[in-house]
This record gives sequence, C-alpha cells and structure tokens, in this order.
Amino acid sequence: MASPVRIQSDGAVLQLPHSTGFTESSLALLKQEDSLEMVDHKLRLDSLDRGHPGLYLSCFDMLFTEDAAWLVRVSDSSTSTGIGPRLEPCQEPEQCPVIDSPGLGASPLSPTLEEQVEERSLEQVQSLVVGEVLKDIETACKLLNITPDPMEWNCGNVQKWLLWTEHLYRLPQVGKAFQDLDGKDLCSMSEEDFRQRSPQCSETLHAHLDIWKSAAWMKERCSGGETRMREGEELWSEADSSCSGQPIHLWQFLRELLLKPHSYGRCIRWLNKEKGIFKIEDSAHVARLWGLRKNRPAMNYDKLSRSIRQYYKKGIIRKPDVSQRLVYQFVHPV
DNA sequence: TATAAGGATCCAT
DNA sequence: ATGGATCCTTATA
Repeated sequence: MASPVRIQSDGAVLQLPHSTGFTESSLALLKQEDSLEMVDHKLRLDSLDRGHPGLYLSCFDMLFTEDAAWLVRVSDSSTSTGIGPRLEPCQEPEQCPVIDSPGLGASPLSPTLEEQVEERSLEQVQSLVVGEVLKDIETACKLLNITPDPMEWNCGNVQKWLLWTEHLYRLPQVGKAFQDLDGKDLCSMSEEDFRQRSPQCSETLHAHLDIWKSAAWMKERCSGGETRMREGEELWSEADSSCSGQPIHLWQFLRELLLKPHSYGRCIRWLNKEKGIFKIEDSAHVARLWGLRKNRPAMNYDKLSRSIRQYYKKGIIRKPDVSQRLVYQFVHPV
C-alpha cells in the first residue's frame, strides 16, 4: 500500500493523514506531464523528502494556474487551529528568499541557517504546488458543477468526474464500470477495487481521486477553525456564477475558460483581451466541455456556435470587424 | 468539409 | 418571457 508522501521534510507543512494524504501514486500522477506534453513548471523537490530521493513534483497546466493565495490561508488556519504543523505567514512571492545567494562577502551561512533558508524556500514552493492543485480542483468543480468533496457526490457526479478525469489524462472511457457508484462508494474503494473495475486506468483514477480527497480534507480542516475569507477569494466559489443558483450562461462559461489559459489555452484563447477578441482553437473540445458542464452529451460545435450567434442580437458577443473563422468578440470586454 | 448565419421548434426555468 | 438545445437550409472558403 502506498504510504502518504510528506511533501516536506521534518517540521512538515503538509503531513497529511494516511487516509487522505497525497500518496506516492497521486504524486506520480502529478508527474505525468511528460507524457501529456503539458510541462510548464518543473519543481525539483528531491531534497524535500529524504525518503524519496530524486522525487520530482511537477505541475502540468491543469494543476498549475495563477497564484497560491489559498495556501496562505491553509497555513494560517492550521496555525490558528493549533492542530497541524505550521508555516509562517508567507511573504510576497517576490520576497521569497533565494536559495543560492552565497556569501556576498559576508561569512558563509552556518549549515543550520542554510537549512532553514532552504526549508523555507521549499515550503513556499510546496505551498505553491498544493495551492495550484486546490485551485484547479476548484475550477473543475465550477465547470462540472459538482462539489469538491467526493464523499458528497451522487452517481451522476461520479460519472461527471470520471468523464473529466478521462479527458484530463486522455484515458479510455470507463464510466460504465463505475456506473452504480456514488461518491461514498468511490471513496471507500482501494486501488485493488479500482483495478477490478478498470485494469488500465485504476492507477490514475485512484491517484486522482486521492488528490481530490486530500483537497477536501484540507478544506474541511481549514474551514473548521476559521471563517475568514477575503472578498473575491472564495475558497470553493460558492459565490461564483456557476454556483449562485442561476445556471451558467454560455458566454460566462467561455469567459471562465478564457480566464484559465494554463488549463484551456489550447482550446480557447484571447487574441486581444482588451478588445475581448478570442479564438476557439479546438471547437470540438470546447463543445465537449460545454456539454459536460450542461449535462448535454450530444453538444457539438454546431449547436454551441448557434447559441453564440444568438448573442449577436443581444449584444453580448459579435464577430470582430475583420471576421475570421472561430474568432468572436465580447461586446463588453472586462 | 468545416464553418457561418439565421429560421423554426421544443423544453426547462 | 428567456436562454438554450436541436434540427434545418443556405452560403462561403
């Protein structure tokens, strides 16, 4: 059985419990960007976990977005609840200590100090990584309209999550094998149980679920002792367009995709953000995502584009002055 | 062949 | 009433 991986050496920021921790397999999942050709950042963390020399923790775009403010809250709240190991309130990223700034004429750092500096830098790197993972789960929740905690999923939610994970890791469709399961069932399954239902994808699915479970566990832990939430930084986006009760509109959905270029830049991107001009690079992909979001498996670009064209009259979206294929423009750019 | 434009109809909220 | 989904015809590159 995979042991929980400490994403930190002694004095860990993030030593998660056995049942919900980032296991070796879930970390392995985070490393798969090589095969997925999605490398944006590769963070060498081998010294973090002396039990796993040479461990790379990589962030492919789905798991690496813009900032890590979430983490600051995570660490703050764990401090305040007194339950977990602590991380000093993070400084601005720009002010993070640089690891190799040797000498500068002064006497060399003592090993202890050096270790401390290294430790802190690594903590911040880890914080970034975990923060991005959490943010990306948040994004997926918005897009799929499901809660972040797998334990709360019904069978339909499980199927959505499976579809999503398949799409994310280019897996074959395995939804059928998990048809009758709700979130609780899924969470209680061992990797062996996964193997029985889906021999090819068990490892990835189990590991990915592990990440979600960890995230839910962390969220639970943070929200328990602390309710502070800075405006505009909702943890799980209860106030977001997709969760505010009203069903999401297509134009909002497109905007959400456009705001996550790390994750969706390959299928939709700004040509001119100021003017609100964007291009759908992969029409089938965007349509699939929209169908996923709206529970419309038969969605395709033909229908999606028809809906976009309805916006012409309403003054929400139009064709840019020089009309190009798959290029549209928000009439009121943000 | 894929995309674009827009009419018609149905459905859910 | 409104926003979409679906299906359709016609035009264009």
